[in-house]
Amino acid sequence: MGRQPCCDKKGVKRGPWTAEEDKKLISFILMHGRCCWRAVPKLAGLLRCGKSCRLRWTNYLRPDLKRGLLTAEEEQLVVDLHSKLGNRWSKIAAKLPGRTDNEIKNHWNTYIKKKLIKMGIDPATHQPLASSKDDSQTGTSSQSTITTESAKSNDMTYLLDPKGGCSRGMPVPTDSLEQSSRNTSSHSLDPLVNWLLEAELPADDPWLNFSSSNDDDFIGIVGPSPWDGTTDWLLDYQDFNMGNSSLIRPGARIQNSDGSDF
DNA sequence: AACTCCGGCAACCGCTGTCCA
DNA sequence: ATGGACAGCGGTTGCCGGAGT
Repeated sequence: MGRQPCCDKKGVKRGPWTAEEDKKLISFILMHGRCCWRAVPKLAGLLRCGKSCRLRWTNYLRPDLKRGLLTAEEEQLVVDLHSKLGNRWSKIAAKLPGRTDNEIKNHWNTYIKKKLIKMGIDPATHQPLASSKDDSQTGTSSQSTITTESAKSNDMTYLLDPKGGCSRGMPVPTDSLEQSSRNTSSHSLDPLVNWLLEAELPADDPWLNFSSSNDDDFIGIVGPSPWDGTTDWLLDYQDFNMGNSSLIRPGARIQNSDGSDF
C-alpha cells in the first residue's frame, strides 16, 4: 500500500526560503487565509511542497510569533511542562503563545538541556544525574539553584537563572533579555508594516484570529495580537523589496530567487 | 588574515492521527 | 471497515556565522 509522497519532489524547491517566497506566501495567506496546504504552493505561485509552506508559515511567518530568546519565565514553564509532558513539544508550545514547537524544541536541545545537565539534572527524566551525587558531595554544584529534593518532585520548578543561565557558568548571552526587549519594540515605520496596514483587510476576518487555540486555559503569558500595534514579527521582513531598509533576521539566508545572495 | 571548530537554528524527513468518502 | 488525503508532530540534518587558534 504505502502513501504517496506529500508532493512531487521533482521541480520542488528545497532549502532556505527567499524573501520573495516569503512575501508570496504571506500575501497569499493574508489574502486567502489558511486553506489546504497542498494547494497553497500552486495558488501562491511557489515551487514548494505544501508541507514546506505550512512549516514556514507556522514556524516563521505567523504574525503572532514572538521572536528572540525565551524569557526566563517561558524557560521555566518549558522545563516544568517538559517534566510532565516529555518531548511533546506541540503540547508545550500550546502553553506558550507566540512560540512554536520547533523553536521550543531547538531551545531545549541547545540551551535548557545543557543547563540541566550542568545542574546535575537528567533532562530526560528530570531526576538527578547519577554522577551528580558525587558532584554535590564535593560541593561543586552547591551554587546551583536547584536542590535534589526539588528535582525529585514531579511538579518541580527549576529555579533557572533569570538571566538565562545557571550559576555554574553556562555561557549565555548577557544581552539575551535586552535582545528580547529589543525584539518587542515597535517598528511602526517598517515598510512591510505599512504594506500590510495599507492592505484592505477586514479587521474581523477569521484569518486574523491567529492566537493559540489553547490560550483560553493559559493564564499568564498572553501573546500579542498581530494588529494591536505590536508588529514584531514584521521585523524580519523589512527587506521585501518594499523599502530600503535592510533589517533581515540575523543569520537568515536571504537570497534572490536565482539563489544568489541579496 | 586564514583556518578550524562548534553552536544555533531553519528546514527536512518520516511517521502518526484524523477526517471523510 | 477500509483506504486515501491531509495536517501535525518529533527527530534529525545541514548550513551558516561566530569564536577560538
